[in-house]
Amino acid sequence: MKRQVTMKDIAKEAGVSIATVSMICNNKDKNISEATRTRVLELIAKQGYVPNVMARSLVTKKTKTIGLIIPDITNPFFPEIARGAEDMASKSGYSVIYCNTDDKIKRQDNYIKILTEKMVDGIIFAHSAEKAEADFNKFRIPIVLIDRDSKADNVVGRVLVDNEAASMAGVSYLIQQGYKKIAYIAGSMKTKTAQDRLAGYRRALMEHGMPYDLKWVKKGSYRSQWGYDAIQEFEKESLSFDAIFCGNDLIAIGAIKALKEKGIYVPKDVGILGFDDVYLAQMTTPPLTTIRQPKYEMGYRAAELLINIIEKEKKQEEKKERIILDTELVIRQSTK
Amino acid sequence: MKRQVTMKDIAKEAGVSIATVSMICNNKDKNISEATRTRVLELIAKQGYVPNVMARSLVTKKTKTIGLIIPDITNPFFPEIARGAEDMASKSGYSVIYCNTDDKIKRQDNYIKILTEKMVDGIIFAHSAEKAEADFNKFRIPIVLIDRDSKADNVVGRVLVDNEAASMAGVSYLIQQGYKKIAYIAGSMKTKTAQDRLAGYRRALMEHGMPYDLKWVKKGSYRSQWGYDAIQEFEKESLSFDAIFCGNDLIAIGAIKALKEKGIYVPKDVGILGFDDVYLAQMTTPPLTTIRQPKYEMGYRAAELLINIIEKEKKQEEKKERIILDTELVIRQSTK
DNA sequence: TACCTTAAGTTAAACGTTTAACTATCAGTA
DNA sequence: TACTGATAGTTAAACGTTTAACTTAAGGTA
Repeated sequence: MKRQVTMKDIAKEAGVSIATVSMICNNKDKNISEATRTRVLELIAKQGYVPNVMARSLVTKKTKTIGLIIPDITNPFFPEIARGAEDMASKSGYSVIYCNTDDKIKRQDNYIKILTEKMVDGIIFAHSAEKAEADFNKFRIPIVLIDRDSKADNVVGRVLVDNEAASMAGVSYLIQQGYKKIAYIAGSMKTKTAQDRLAGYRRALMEHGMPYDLKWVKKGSYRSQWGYDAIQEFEKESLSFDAIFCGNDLIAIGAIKALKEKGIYVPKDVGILGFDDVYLAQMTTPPLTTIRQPKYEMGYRAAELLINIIEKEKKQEEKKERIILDTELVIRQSTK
Repeated sequence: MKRQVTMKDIAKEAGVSIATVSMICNNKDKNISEATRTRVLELIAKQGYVPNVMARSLVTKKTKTIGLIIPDITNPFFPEIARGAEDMASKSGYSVIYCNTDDKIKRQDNYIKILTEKMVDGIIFAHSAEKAEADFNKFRIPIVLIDRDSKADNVVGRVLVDNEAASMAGVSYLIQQGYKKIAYIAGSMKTKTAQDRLAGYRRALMEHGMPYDLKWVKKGSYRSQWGYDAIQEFEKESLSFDAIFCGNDLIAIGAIKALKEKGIYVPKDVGILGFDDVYLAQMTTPPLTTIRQPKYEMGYRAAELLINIIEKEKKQEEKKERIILDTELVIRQSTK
């Protein structure tokens, strides 16, 4: 491994001072003659000089890196968000460090510590609910919340979806289609997002004069297996229903599988409504009716918002932007 | 934003030199009395001191960060790899920067440049084939290849699967089950991986005395849509087959969907064999028979290998480890 | 002539660590 | 007594930038 080429080398070779090279690199070349400018630039290219960002960051206190804290990249909802965030970030010259928390507070705390140490310029955060508010105070850097809201006020922005309204619209659609007994298989209830979806389900029922009963609501996790298992639970309790609203598409897919195995047809016997519109929702049998979230855009907008704040360094103004993106009911064949 | 607490602050407060604080932080405290040790440690906790990794890295030339270059985190094959890599990395105190190349050389080159600048300690790389070999020379840091092999010799390790043998085993299984006309819907052929899978398909046919004919091979991309489209192409050419080997599970899922729409039943009329065993392969109808890759383990082992090399700094020894992990034929219901 | 302005730089401190080399004190020992 | 060794530190250079403040020479102006 040969030694890194430094500004010092370039400066010596070009017969100028280090400061001159630095200024040329950073386009602060108002006071540099065209001649030296090109001479230095040529040397830089020839010697393959790359700036040492450690040294730079030490002075500027900017790392051009952001953190992305999510529960689990393995859940198909998140890769698209991540992709959107990364595309935007890299467009602006930022890199992104990924952190999977599995919704475990301990892991989350640990990542917060690490990102602080690595001095990322900001964080995009899909946080786990319990006790999260307190932790945000540890940060001296801007945080943008994504997907999951929280009351925390030391957060500079949010990119969300109106989960309550979206669920309400979805469940209302089920009602309009003539479904009478609509169950809800929820995911983990740890997040505000989950609570909002439940509230939307409830409001839709109420506003259409239908009974809201907790025995029709099952709470679990956002995994296919849970959708599959929840159906068994309903059966044990010999509860009948003609439609199921699912906390996300994975749950819906698991539920469909379980129903199929019992000879119950979707949508003939039971209608199924998902949430998210993940990539494979259109490939299942039947293709899933679901509430689409603009995942890629969420990631993109979150990164955009965060980077704007980082670069504007608007301290006092602290606009606390709250971006609410539109959902869309995508009607396919899992509902009649 | 208040100023960072530095070693200097701690040192002054404790009445010792900066070096002493540094040594205590790094557990090089052979020459430090228990008294000062605890006094300093308490101050560190009280003041909330966090080391500045920029400054540290500037001296040590280690960033405790690795890069992960993959084509697309949105392809469900990669999140598990990523997750494995991240879990291992974080266990060893490393963070990981994600880079999606979309298999575009330009993006790939750009990320290589950025990772070099950010001075990551190493890179895990699922590279895009064309011209890739040349680029590796740009690196001064260790690279381990994952999923996709290459002839490049300035690579310190590889974590792979024997794609040829795996495909051969899979297709042989189809033959044993009595399938006579086996088509192959391949993904992008840009990688060695893809070429090996094709070779395995071919060898299986040959060794069982069956004809190998390119008209039964369609080359496209690793997306569901392509699986769907490929079926239309076969139909246009009025080619008949009784089984299809698919380059990955996404392709298989698209193909099944297309077949279903044409009233062709899987596995009754046509058997389908996938590759990867992504999370949803067990949730499709019918559940997919597929060749399982140990994705999480691949990521984990790659990170482990890389970090070992980074920390051992074994320069001359350069063992160039080549880890070949086992695949497994998972028989579900898409084949008879 | 004396002064001012501008262009084209240079100087040197600062950023916060790590680490090799050095020092000071004291107890033990021959 | 003089030396040795151990203990518990300290000193200062180095890492590679950025940047505010300064310099120097040339040309313009009154």
